Amino acid sequence: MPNKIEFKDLFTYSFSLDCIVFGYRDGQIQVLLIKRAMEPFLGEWAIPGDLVYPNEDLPEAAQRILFELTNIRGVEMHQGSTFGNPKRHPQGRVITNVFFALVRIDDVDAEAHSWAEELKWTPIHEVPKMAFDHNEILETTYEQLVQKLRHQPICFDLLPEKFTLNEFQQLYEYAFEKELDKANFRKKIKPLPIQRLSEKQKNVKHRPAALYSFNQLTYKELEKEDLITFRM
Amino acid sequence: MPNKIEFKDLFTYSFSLDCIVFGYRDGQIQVLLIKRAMEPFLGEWAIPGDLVYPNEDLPEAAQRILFELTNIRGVEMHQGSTFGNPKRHPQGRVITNVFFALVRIDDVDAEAHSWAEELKWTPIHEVPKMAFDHNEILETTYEQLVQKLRHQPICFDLLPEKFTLNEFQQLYEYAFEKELDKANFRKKIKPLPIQRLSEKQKNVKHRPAALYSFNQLTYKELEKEDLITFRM
DNA sequence: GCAAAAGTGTTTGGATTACACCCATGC
DNA sequence: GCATGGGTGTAATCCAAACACTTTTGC
Repeated sequence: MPNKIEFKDLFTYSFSLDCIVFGYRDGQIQVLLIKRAMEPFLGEWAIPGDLVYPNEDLPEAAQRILFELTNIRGVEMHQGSTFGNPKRHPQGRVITNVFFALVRIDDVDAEAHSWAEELKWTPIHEVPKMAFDHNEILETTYEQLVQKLRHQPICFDLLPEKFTLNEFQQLYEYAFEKELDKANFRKKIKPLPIQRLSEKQKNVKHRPAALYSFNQLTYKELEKEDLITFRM
Repeated sequence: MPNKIEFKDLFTYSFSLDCIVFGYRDGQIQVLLIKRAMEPFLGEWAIPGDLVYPNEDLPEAAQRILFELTNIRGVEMHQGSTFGNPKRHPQGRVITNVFFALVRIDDVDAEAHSWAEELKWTPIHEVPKMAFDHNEILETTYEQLVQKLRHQPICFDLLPEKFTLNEFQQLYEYAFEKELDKANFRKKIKPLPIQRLSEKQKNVKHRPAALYSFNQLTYKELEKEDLITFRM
């Protein structure tokens, strides 16, 4: 590579964020995709993403972009990897950084806005061929999510506010692709601040399970004092 | 933020990589810094880094940049976080991505090249005020390094080829800021593929310790078969 | 009563901890 | 011999896996 490239000629790149939203429904981890109403890759499925504005920092740009395309706002976003293959975007040098969020699918009202023509939740193992290098990006990020689930109890962002211990266990079984023993699972999660509610499951044709909820505040405090070393 | 920004006007950014090299010497984790012989921040200490060329992918740019500035080549680099505060670079919008490496300080011959006027290894806890947002960048990346040490046996990239079990233990004690029991530490590392050599420590005024080396190949195979669940 | 899933207790073996003790070398 | 770390063994404890068993509901 030549030394001849002038400093100013290196200011010809663009930078985008791809916002991957993970949810959990029907026993599967799902991801929110948009159908592009814009060239390039018009009509194809893609991860919601867009260019960062000149005076935006990355976390705020992630919030804006996600909101503009999907109407989702105010969810915590985690930074993921950065992808910069020079051929990844047909219209120029666009480097992209992933931000991903975990949401309760039933609690967010996702709607296609801006140049997103359509939205759909897709099980992570049934994702179609997507625009750009979005399949690779999603794969890498899903692996990061699974690793994060192993060490931080962020699974509660995916579960409904009130959940049964079985739903909880099934989420882990799905993410780690491994069956777990019911009794042992319950012993393992003992240190987590989840509270049993008086409410019970309804409309099931067997003994209804107790509902539980997660106490985020208590968790943050226990975490501060290093009382939790959670590992699934 | 207005919708008026034209697509082409968003191609005015630049993109750099910062290459953080960690080493281990004198019982401390150290980091390689350069003194800048170039504006901005002329004469100040910084993490080695530079702009990515138009048709370079990120991993190859990381190798080039590290080599150009420090003469270090061919070391494995791990991707870190991306920093994009719009005010982080005084000369324009430069977004930067970290790549970090773990090396054996005594095995690499680091030399200041290009616009690096001087190099120095600095203990991670004695890093001076640096150019740009490099202090923040380093801090974030060091935390990532420590996390990685906890789950992957990459500590062997830091240790000399032949090491004593005590050196090994001290590296962990330093990284996790926690004293460990000698006997228990040795039981814990049993599953790792390290081999005792016939050679012994020299020039010590006590009983010389046996030297060990790490077998990377065996490790990769054990890892493939999921036989290692290493956690310090 | 039966099916189906909720929910709990027990046993066992392996890991983790704390701690004590012996060993090899230089001086 | 003694100071200095190297190196190992043991008992108590905790934890995880495997598995069996009881409970509660709908039908």
